[in-house]
Amino acid sequence: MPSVTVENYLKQICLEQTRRGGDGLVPMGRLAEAVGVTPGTATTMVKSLAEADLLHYAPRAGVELTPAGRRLAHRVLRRHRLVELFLVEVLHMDWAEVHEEAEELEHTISDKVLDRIDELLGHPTADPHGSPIPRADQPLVHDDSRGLDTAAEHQPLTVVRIVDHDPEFLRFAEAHGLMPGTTLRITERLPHADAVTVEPDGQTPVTLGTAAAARVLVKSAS
Amino acid sequence: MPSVTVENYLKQICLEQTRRGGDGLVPMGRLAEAVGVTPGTATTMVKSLAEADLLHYAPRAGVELTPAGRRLAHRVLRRHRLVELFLVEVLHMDWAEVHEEAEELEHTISDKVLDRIDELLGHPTADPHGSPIPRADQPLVHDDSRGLDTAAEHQPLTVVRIVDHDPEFLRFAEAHGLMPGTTLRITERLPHADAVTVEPDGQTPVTLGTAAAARVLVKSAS
DNA sequence: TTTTTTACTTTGAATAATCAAAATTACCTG
DNA sequence: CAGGTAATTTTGATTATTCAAAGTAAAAAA
Repeated sequence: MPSVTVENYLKQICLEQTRRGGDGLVPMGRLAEAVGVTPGTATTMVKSLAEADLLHYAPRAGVELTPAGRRLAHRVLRRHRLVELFLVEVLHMDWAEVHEEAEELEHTISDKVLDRIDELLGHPTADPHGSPIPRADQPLVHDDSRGLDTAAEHQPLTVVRIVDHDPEFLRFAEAHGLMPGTTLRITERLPHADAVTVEPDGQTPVTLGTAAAARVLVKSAS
Repeated sequence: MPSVTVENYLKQICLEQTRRGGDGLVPMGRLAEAVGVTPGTATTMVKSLAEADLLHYAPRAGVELTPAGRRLAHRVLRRHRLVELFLVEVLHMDWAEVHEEAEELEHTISDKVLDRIDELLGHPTADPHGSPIPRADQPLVHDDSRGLDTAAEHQPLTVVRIVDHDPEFLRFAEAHGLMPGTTLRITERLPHADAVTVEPDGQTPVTLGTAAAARVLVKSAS
């Protein structure tokens, strides 16, 4: 079985790869930062992962997962997200802090325990922040969501996902009703101010900077 | 925070120490076997734990925990046992297999999650096998239980604990009603055959060898 | 008491993961 | 294209944990 370290490298590459639309290599700098090691360490590790055929390594260009690597990464992501949901739904923990907890547990939960959790939760398809839960055999469909920074104005939109794990941000989002499932409208876009104002159903309007807005994914409310 | 390895050494010393009645040193051989390393490795590790003041090391005699070491060991044991109970009670997992699961989770469950579990279970005092769950501040009272190998005959006895984690044995015990809470009587003791026969309430009598009998702790049913 | 056995410790070496700092390469900029 | 900057790789070392095998001490047997 892969070590915790290996699982973390693969997970971060997978996350980074989807973050940049699935195509192209993940540069070493990004990876090193995501994993929290110095660039030199990442290089060393990546070479041994390439050796094990878990990723392709193009020196000075970057890395991308092989099918085997992606399979492992998805397993980790699945554990992480199921655990998150479990902590919220069953142990009633705070939306904003379950990410950190899951960071540890994702490496030690056995398949048996995970299956129980999956069953108990009714085979959910998304975690508390709206991130999809990969299933054993991989689909992982790309949805048609976009960030609040680029979504259409004045139309009813549904929040599908928050792509940020900072507890501060999550608490802020929660306080303003910006959680998966919320319906809202963009009332104003201020390009020069680098901001958008949104009005969640039954809530006071909020204005977000583009960077924050991009982390709130929405789709048109159907 | 102590590493998983350190936690395991401390846990095993603590278990071994109570197993031998709380007094005297745990010999290195026992420890090495319990932790699953070669004797040389245990010696090295123990020296560094002594350095950190987690145990006292008497070369060629053995080790015993310092108060600091015992505190850490109890924390691990608490996590282990609460997790076991949680797996049985909430996730409805098999009595016989939760030990192995808890062996991993005991090192990664945070205090926050543990507190939720503790609350959800109503601050339990024993795990599914009857082992006491240490509380933050340490008591851990010695009960007056004894093994079936030495308990009084023909009197109503209550099973308080099974001191064995082998799934095979646990399944056997379960099949014969030998679980914490069961009332039974010793109907016959056969010293020469190295065996005892017990009759659990409403079950067929079973005969156990002394070694197995010693792992079933009972107290007189009050 | 001498010998033998058993338990334990030491030694030398390996693996996984890491870092700091030096060396290299690729990319821009003028 | 020359020069500089930023990203990346190399190198040399460190820490934690482990093992196998050789050495040593203490306990048991003779």
